[in-house]
Amino acid sequence: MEMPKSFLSSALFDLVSDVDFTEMMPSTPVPAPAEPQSADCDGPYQDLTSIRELDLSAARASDFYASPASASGGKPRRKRVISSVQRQAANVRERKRMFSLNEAFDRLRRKVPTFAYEKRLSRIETLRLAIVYISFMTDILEKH
DNA sequence: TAGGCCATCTGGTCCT
DNA sequence: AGGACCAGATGGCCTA
Repeated sequence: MEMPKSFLSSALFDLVSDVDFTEMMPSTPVPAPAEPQSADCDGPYQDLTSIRELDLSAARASDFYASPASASGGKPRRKRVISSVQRQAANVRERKRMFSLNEAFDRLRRKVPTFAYEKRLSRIETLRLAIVYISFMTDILEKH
């Protein structure tokens, strides 16, 4: 996405005046986003394909049982107890979900204006800057 | 070393 | 029943 040069002039500074850039602009150049470190398992995202290999057939209905009652209401509520295989599968799904969430954050990062030397925006910074950016663009559209 | 950020795991709840 | 979503906990890495 190409940003109009004029936008990158003073208007940008007006735009983000309520954004604390002192937080967002370190004095040093930024290394590439750090590779996720290996966790005690297989490491981030590394295992996303392995969900296919998970032997989900090992999970059976007998892995579940009914709990006596829920804490609220007294109405008996099923407590789901899952097998380790199902837990593993749920973990993989959660990893995939977070991966797609982060992909969306990356796409959003590329859409909001930043300086080339600027450190990679965190997720919260990305959201806040996107809000400011959208507000700014909306203002422009409404005035013309 | 403290604080921020992030990945991952986990259990609870919602939804199909 | 089971997947999606969510929030809390935990631990590792990085920077000031």
